[in-house]
Amino acid sequence: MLTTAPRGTKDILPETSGHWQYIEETVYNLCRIYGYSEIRTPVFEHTELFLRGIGETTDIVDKEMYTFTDRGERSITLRPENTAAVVRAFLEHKLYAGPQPTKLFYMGPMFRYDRPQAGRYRQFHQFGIEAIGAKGPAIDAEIIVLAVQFLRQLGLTELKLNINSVGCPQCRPVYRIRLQEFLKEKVSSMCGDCQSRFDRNPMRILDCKKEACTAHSQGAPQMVDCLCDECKAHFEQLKGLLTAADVDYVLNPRLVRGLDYYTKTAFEIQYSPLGAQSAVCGGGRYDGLIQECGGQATPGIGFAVGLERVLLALEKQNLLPEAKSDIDVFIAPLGDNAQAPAFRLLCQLRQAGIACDMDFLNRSLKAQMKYANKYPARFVAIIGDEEVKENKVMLKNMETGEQQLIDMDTIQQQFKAERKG
RNA sequence: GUGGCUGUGGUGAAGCGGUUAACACGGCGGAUUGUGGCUCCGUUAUUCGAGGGUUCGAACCCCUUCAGUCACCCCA
Repeated sequence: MLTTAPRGTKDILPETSGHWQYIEETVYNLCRIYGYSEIRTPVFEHTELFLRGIGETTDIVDKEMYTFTDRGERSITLRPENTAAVVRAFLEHKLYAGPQPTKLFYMGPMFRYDRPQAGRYRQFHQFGIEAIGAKGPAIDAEIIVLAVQFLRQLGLTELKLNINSVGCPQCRPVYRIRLQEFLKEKVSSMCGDCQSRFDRNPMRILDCKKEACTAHSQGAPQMVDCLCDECKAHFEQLKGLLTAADVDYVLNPRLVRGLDYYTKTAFEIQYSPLGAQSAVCGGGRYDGLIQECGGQATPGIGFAVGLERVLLALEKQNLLPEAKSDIDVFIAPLGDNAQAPAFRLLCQLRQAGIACDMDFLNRSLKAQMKYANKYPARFVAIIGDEEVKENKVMLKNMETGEQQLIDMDTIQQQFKAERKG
């Protein structure tokens, strides 16, 4: 226990931290191009925020939150997702007073008490976008295009974009009733989950993967066919924009996102080679959320990308950059007399922006050479008694094996010349 | 939260009731602290995820627990 990370968490070790940096750079770059600015909110929030923001009947709130009471008797929850927190910050700092829409992105750890599985962890990382203050379908299209470009830019193929519209408070209740009518007689022969869904959230029945249930829900009325005029127009325009942007999509009437706050547009990007946890990105519109959180009625839309899943996908397609830890010079001091001059040289070179390192274990030259070779170091600067006496350095090119004795004071220039040549 | 499979060194693994836990890779050291990448040599698990039990005796059998993994649920 003492030497084991908690269940569902992972250390990101030097060998893979480069992969994360690569993804993070891609995110920063893309968001800049699209006009989104970074927001960093706390990793924990008041529990009520998530209860209200995500919805009390959702699985996330129901069974997956890391909630605890702090020393001031406050109920605190580690964020299971970040939309609610961004909305909170938007209201708290009156971001609505600035130029609209407010276009934000975030990246960081999220926490859900799930049973770990391939592509699912208790602490995982998301990159997400929130565009607040625009109600038209163009912004929907923008963020979907951004998500697609992000994944494509990393080199992923075999991506499938599913889209749907889940309606609004006008048309959804109407649809809900129609759906219940249709399912009424069939519920009894469906799975237990679906039976309880019937009252709580009948739309989820359409999402059930059990064969029996899928069969029964065949031919059920679909949300897309029951949209009110406004929602319908919105959805049609969105599809047109995606087509204009050359983004392929699949209309998936069964796509229902798990969070209560979604309205109109819902989408998900799948990378099926991942197996069961194949959704790498999920998002949608949340036109009621900001009001729900105490603000003025303000439309919003966003998505979240699961970074671990993206990493798994990149691994599968062999798209991860190789880690480079090479240095320009390795300094090899021999004996006590060489320590100070060697250290001095190390500091000088580093100040000049040259990547270098030295032996800290008092090893034999042979051992130091081996180490430098593995590093790998392009040059080794050997400093023994003779060199110290004459204020020189034996600089060896590890690739060619050539070496020459040069002045300690001119090593910088010498080295830079060697480096170019 | 439910179910299946798994758990031996840094890694990949052999051993499946009987004296010192095979082998390979890696790590470190060495072949007279002045020279690497090849070679050779040495060294690297008082111990088999943890705890308890059965037994004269357990890494091997039983129980519990923890963890990993896959799937369900759900989601990123």
